[in-house]
Amino acid sequence: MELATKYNPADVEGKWYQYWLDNKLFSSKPDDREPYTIVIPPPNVTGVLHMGHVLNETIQDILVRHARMEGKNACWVPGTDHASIATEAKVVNRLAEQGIKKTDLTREEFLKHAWAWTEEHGGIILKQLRKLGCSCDWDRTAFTMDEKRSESVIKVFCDLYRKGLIYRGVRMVNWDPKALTALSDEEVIYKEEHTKLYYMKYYVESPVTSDCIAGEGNVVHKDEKGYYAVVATTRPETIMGDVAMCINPNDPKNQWLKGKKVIVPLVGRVIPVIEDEYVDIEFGTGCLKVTPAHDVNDYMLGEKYNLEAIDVFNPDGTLSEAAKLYVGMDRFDCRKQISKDMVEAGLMEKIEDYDNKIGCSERTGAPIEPRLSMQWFLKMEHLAEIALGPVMNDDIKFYPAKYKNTYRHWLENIKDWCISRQLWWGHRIPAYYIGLSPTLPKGKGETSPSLQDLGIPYGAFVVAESEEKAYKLAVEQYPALKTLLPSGGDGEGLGFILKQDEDALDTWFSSWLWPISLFDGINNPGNEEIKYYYPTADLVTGPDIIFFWVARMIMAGYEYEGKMPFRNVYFTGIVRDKLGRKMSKSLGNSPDPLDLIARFGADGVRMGMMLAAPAGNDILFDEALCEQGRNFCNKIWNAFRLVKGWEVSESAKFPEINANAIAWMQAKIRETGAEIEDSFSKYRLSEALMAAFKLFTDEFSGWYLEMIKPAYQQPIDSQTLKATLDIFETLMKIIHPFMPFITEELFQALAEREQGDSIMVNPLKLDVLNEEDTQIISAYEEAKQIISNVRAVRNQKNIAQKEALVLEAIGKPEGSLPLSETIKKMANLSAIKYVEKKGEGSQSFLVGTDEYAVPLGSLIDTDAEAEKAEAEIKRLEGFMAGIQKKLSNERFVQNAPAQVVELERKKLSDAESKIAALRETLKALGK
RNA sequence: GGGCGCUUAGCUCAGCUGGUUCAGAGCGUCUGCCUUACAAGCAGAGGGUCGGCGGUUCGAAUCCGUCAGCGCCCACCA
Repeated sequence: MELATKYNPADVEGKWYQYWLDNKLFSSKPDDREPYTIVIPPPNVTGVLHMGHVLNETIQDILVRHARMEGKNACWVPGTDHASIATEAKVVNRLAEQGIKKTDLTREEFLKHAWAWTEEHGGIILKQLRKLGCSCDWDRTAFTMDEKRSESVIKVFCDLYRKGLIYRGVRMVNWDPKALTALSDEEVIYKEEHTKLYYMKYYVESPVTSDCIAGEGNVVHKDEKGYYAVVATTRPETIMGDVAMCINPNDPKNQWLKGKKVIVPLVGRVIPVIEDEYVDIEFGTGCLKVTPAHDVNDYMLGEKYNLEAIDVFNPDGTLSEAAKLYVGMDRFDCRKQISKDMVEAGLMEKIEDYDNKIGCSERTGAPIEPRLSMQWFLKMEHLAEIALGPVMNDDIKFYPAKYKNTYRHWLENIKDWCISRQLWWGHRIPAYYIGLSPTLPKGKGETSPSLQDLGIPYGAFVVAESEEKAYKLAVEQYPALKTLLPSGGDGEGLGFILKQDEDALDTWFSSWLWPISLFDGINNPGNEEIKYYYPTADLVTGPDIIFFWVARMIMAGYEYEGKMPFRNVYFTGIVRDKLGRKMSKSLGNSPDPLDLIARFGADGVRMGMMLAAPAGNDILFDEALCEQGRNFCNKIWNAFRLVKGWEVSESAKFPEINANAIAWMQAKIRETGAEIEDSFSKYRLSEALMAAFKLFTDEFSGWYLEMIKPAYQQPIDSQTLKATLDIFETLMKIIHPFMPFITEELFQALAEREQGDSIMVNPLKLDVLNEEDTQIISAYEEAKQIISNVRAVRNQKNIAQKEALVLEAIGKPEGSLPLSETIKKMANLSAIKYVEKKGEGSQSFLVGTDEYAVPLGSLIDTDAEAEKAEAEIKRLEGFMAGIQKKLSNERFVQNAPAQVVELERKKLSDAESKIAALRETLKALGK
């Protein structure tokens, strides 16, 4: 059958992926082999594949396939993340399109919609991963909100609560007014913005005597309406929440304000001036307005000085009733309005431009509102402590290691983790509040007892894995509740009710268990799978989630398994376009991975991505790299066409050229194989790929195949063919982790295979490079240089390849040139002559210190040759002078290692002999 | 404001503990080839005083200091 001159990935990829699936080649079960485990960083369940995934998943697949080729029991567990805030936002948006408001729905109704959405869009991304060739064990596909994972989350929550690590309380949290939920500190990103700094007048209500303004350094403001202080703020809309003004007691400018009371502009409230060294004397006027409900620092001041917190905002960021003014207006509209009103009322001293950093929600982008609210927190001190050591002492290795610093800094300054979210899509917090049932039987008296009567504090709750357990626990904890039980009743007709907390848990509270929960290690501790697959081998993820995810998995790993969750963490860079811009929808600079796969093939795209991806650096992605990947596929394909097209002849001789070439190629494979292994061990995958690429393109296609290629339409001997097929197969195995499809295709085509056989289950075993190999390789390096030089002469002189030339080996014993037959074939030489002196009209070149020449007859340009030789002599003389200077330096000879000095001496003598040869050449040229 | 990292060929990057695998690779560029596997190819060539300055050393792309430019992370300055 004629094979097309171009490789067509579309014919191949779907076929082999299905074959792998049909034969369960990705599936893993615990056995005697060494395990190699990767858990996928679960993409958002409703997400679609983007270039960041392509990078990340390609790396993981390369690692997994590489481990499989080493004969390990490779297991790559796929799954998706429920991504509570992102998914809920999407569902809310979709409902809005249908004219449905979330607030009109019950929790159950909303969740029905959310699950419908999840089922509709969920798993699309996993299907797309198959197009990339990802060798995940799909039977293990998990979801952070499936049954097992949910059970694990709840169990861990209860456990941490019992350990006293989870608590509930009113704290200042990062509030997302768009998503209407609290966020953790990590979910806030700060953005540079040009804003204004408003200088507002706070008139002094207390009498101002000449005594108090007399002090030196006082900066006093006064206008027709009286004395006033100036407060600079970026947020005038919060003045309705002002409860104090604060100055630094050491600020000479504001000494006169000590002990005074001032009037909040527009609002008219009289507030005290308090003193605290927290205030920066240099900033603004040194007067700070204190709004404990709307600023973290003000909150701290409020606590310290026992100030009231007036919350002037509704959860959605509009002004609340408590503000009294501008009620219902959006906070940013209010800012504009209030600024205008103050200017008109003469209460604004001035407005300046100001560059500020605004905290925004990572998910919705909405500016964060610091807000006091009741939330659940996880104490981090203990967890941080157990997670720091293993990374710092390299039990868990980070690639690149620079992230160790980042990691340490975070853990050493860790704050408690706000784990509750005011969302419905997620794991509902298993806390149950105790209330009284409306059907409560009457107590002893006329009226029903209240909780307080029973000695149960308002808001009392229990934390338990299920409602049933919660009921039992409630009775245990508050025996008074027993009196509410009908006599003899066991759980029936209970006189009190439990109401589950409305909040859901932060998504990361489930993700942090991922490496454990995937093997059911929380619910079923010590089971066979967790014992076999845990700790996992490598984690591949972006540095942007080092705190969100990586650090917390390490915490959970040690807390619940007593062991690291993974041995190595490979941090990828960010995929950017070739101009270095982040890929984004709005810029439209992000190619669709599936489109790229259609155009270049999955193998081509994988190679393109990996060529651009040195570890730890950002990836400047360029489609041209995928072209290079596609071209490499063609190269492999055509090499295969050549080999496959040969007629084999049993009677043909096994030429010595071929025997040598085979030995060399095998040595070269061992050499490169070792390099590739070394690169893998350092996670330098782009270097490993490059080495494999060069091995195939340059050494195998460019040199080896050309050496053993029979003359046109001549058959090949069976020994050479067999060796070549073996070599080809080995090369396919080396390349397979990077380019799984074409390598499987050709592995199958190179020989008859049994049904179910695959390159994946034929591990690659290479011998160690030995002394003999090294010698063969260097002999070939020299031969290649001679050949290249002859080719260069052809190029310069425009001599066709077909025209055979003669090579003169100058000053060498007869027949001493190794690989002479190979050289003759590759350089198209009719003969190699061993001569004392190079012939007239021969153009010479040097390989090492050996001189060779090619007779050119009339084609030789003696002047040009002489000029070249003279220039080279000059260069060498300069070179020698440098070395001689070095060698005449006593301190060098004394201090430098003998080896180095010896090397310099050799350089010198080599240069000398080269010069001698060149002078011979000049003489021969008659110069 | 604190911390970390980067600067080597036109582009993207390797160069580990200072000395022949020290100035490299791929791509791009240039020249010549439709050579009987592959023009998505083959053969060959050119291209960098290793960001600037100073120091340590017999010797520095490599170690130290400093300046400049770029990037990232963290931080409550309203």
